[in-house]
Parts: sequence; C-alpha cells; structure tokens
Amino acid sequence: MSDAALDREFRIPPPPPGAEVPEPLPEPGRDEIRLEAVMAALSDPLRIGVVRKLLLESVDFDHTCTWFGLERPKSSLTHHFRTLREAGLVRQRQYGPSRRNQVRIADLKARFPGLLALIADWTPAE
Amino acid sequence: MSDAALDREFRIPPPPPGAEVPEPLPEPGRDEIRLEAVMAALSDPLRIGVVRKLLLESVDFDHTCTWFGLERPKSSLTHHFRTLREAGLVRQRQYGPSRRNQVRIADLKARFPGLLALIADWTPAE
DNA sequence: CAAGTAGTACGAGAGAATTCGTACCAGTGG
DNA sequence: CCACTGGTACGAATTCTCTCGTACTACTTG
Repeated sequence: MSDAALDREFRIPPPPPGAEVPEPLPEPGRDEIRLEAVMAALSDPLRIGVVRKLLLESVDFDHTCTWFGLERPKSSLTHHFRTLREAGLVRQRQYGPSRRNQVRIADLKARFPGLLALIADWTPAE
Repeated sequence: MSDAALDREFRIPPPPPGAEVPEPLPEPGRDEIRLEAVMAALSDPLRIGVVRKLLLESVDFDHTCTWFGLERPKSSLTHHFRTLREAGLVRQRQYGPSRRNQVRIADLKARFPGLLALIADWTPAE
C-alpha cells in the first residue's frame, strides 16, 4: 500500500477541539531519527505488529498500551513501547494515568518515504 | 607485492561468460524472505553500508568481501555477510577461492517495494 | 610442491536485548 | 480514605549478537 493510500484511508483525526493535549514524552527530533535504529526497533515481531496495528486501526486519536491486547506482562510492554518511542516510530503522551501512542506518520513519511507502506503490508509469520 | 598480486588487486574480473555462473549459496526463496529478518540485518551500520555500497557501486558485477575495504577481521566479515545472505538481502556465489556478493534486487523490489530506495539513501552517522 | 589468497568453522568473551517478577506511583471513582 | 486502573523503575536471568583469535580448507600462482 502506498503512502498516499495510507493518507486517504487511515489518517489519524486531529485531537478533539478544546481537548488538552499533553506534551510528548522525550523523543528524537525528525532529523535525529536513524534508519538503523528504526530497523532495529522493527526487527521484533511484537513491535512491528504494534506499529502496523496503529497504522491500520487507529480510528481514534491514539491508544493505550493495553488496547493492543498483547498477552505480555506490563513491564515487557513498557520496554517495547519505550523502544519504539526512542527509535522515533511512535509518539507517547501522558493522559492522566495512561500513556497513549500514535505513529509519527508525518515525520516518518518525510524522512523515510515508503517505510510506512512496508510496515502496513507486513503480516506475522504463520 | 608481486606483479601478479598487483594484477589481482586492481583487476575487476569480468562477469563469467554464460554457463560458468556457480549456483548461489543456500538462501531463502523470494517468498520466504521475512521483513523482520531484513530489518534485523539492516540494523547494523556495517551491514546496511555494505548493501548500500553494493547498490550504488556495483550494478553490473558482484564483489568479494574484501572489495569493500572494511577493516575488520575476516571472521567478522564472514559473520556479517552470512547474516545478509540468510536474511535474503544478498546472494553469494563461490568463484574459485573467493565468494562474491550481489544484492537480490529483483526479489527485494518485488517483495518490499521502496526498501532499496531507503537503503540507497542511508548515510552513516557522523 | 610451496607460498599466497580468500575464505570457513569453532569457540570464547563482552555487551546488548528480551523477558518478567516485584515493588511502586499517579489518577479516578466509589 | 480505599481500591482499582494503567502504567513506571529496577534488577535478575536468559538469550542473542557482535567481535575476534585461532586453526583450517580450497584454489591459484610461481
């Protein structure tokens, strides 16, 4: 699937008007994102599956870690989502007690055109 | 260095005419290449640099491991080139005593469109 | 045959990732 | 206040990866 198709079909709506959007947690700037780090983050099936699910099913603004239905201990999920954030793939914001995730679509499209399409087309091994 | 050694050093052997091309070493078939494995292989700067150099500077022929000018022990290079081959990124053929490498351009274009462009655009960290 | 070349395989040490238990903390809703 | 939810931080065990030395093999050249 092309980046343009992703734009048309799976665009993440803006936050609701008047809602307070917390600042993102620390993350690399757009120009600091390294392809090696992105590749390393995506080399784990759980993590590339998370990014893909966010791309394809993010009908709402963003999602908590538990929304993904991953059957892992919470401390493991913390590790994987931090890995994705530090690589520059997802942005995390703290909404009260929960932490919500979204793919950095604009940054990734600008920096690595075609990458999101590869992720969206990924399927887990049988 | 002997004259013969000088000859070998600077001669790029022509592509073997016709049927003299050895069979590739064991590698995953086109449809067996996994994106996770490709990402893992490319997450090492040395390896993504090798693939990039092959893409940009050796469209016609394939090249030995030492052609890359990497200042690592031979056993380290064996490890990295095997990783690339087992991930499905490069094809290796045995020409006499030396082993030559090519990017699997057709397979990767078909399976992961856009990936090769990402690799070609990569630059090492400063 | 002997020397040189281009690799391999094995194995060990160091370091990084992964997994996960445990303890803990911040909001939210009785 | 108390329990619950949705996380974090730390640390340990395990596993994986990277690096590299050593010894070895295969082929080519003189």
